[in-house]
Amino acid sequence: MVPSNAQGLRSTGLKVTQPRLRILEIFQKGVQRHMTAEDVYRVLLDEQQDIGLATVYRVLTQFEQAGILRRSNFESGKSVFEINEGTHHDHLVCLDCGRVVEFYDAEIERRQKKVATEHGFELQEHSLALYATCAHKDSCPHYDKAAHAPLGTRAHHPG
Amino acid sequence: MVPSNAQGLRSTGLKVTQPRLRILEIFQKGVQRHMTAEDVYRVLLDEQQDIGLATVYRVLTQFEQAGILRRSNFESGKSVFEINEGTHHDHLVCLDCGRVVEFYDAEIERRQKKVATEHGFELQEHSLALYATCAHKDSCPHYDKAAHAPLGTRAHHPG
DNA sequence: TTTGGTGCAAAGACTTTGCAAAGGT
DNA sequence: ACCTTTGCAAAGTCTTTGCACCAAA
Repeated sequence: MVPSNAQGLRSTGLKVTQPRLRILEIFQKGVQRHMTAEDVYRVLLDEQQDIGLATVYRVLTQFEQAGILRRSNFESGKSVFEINEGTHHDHLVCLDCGRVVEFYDAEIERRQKKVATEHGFELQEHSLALYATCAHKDSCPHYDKAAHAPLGTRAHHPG
Repeated sequence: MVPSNAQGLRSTGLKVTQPRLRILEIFQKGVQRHMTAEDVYRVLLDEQQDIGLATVYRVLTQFEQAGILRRSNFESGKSVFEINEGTHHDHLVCLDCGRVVEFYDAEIERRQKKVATEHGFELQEHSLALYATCAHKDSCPHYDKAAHAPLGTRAHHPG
């Protein structure tokens, strides 16, 4: 049997509170896999939940520390959170529509470790994000959504 | 013959001003290859240069757009700039002392492109940073520098 | 009850911007 | 002289924190 969210929270030492349950549910519902604090806050507002933005930030950070969520920073200046399923992956971000694709490449992982070792280091973690455009914009089902800027309004492009 | 900085600036359409020349020199001198806006500002202060922090930010951004500098964001929340020598590389950041090592791995580059292509994208750019610790702290000549205090005393730690 | 969590507003860190004065060509 | 750039301070964006009140255990 799958443990309830309440149980899951308790096991991390966090008290089971409304804000924490609601926020966890939002991520589990999977409406949007990658969300900023503000994305979460907006959903809560829509749900008429009386939860402050500061609490959202606090809970997201706690969830990250508890291993429930994973934080990524891309180049947007905002932190993006997603459910941590234990399986590591990196991200490919579409510059046209903001869509985020997850990928895992064993060879890349291997080479990263090798690079660190060769330089006398012990690899602890890494952050890899690919920024790309749709190769076939005409047929891209997401391309039109560009105007709605799903992942962040700011056109703060990398590099 | 190597073009002067003044010529270089002119060729980008930027006027040749004291702040721009000074900042360009700082990067060329190579005292510190990777610098934040504040790092640059601190050097200018040391040099008794009367250049405002806002100007530093503006110039760094202009230089980035002109292709003179490259910006990286790592996970620090601050932008880090370095001279853009045209040769692409990624970064390995030491979690102990903050040292930044540059590396280039053709295979990683290749796989990144492949990943994007396989997902129907055209890779535009990427950001890859490895975070590692010294494998041999005792013999690491940089380890003691751990207390690398920037400028502003951002002494804010959780209670 | 006791401990920790929450909301709000204010503060903090980094960066950008408005505007009048100064500077480059 | 013209138009850009600068310095300063104020504003902006994302995030954290102080504190009084509230809720979970």
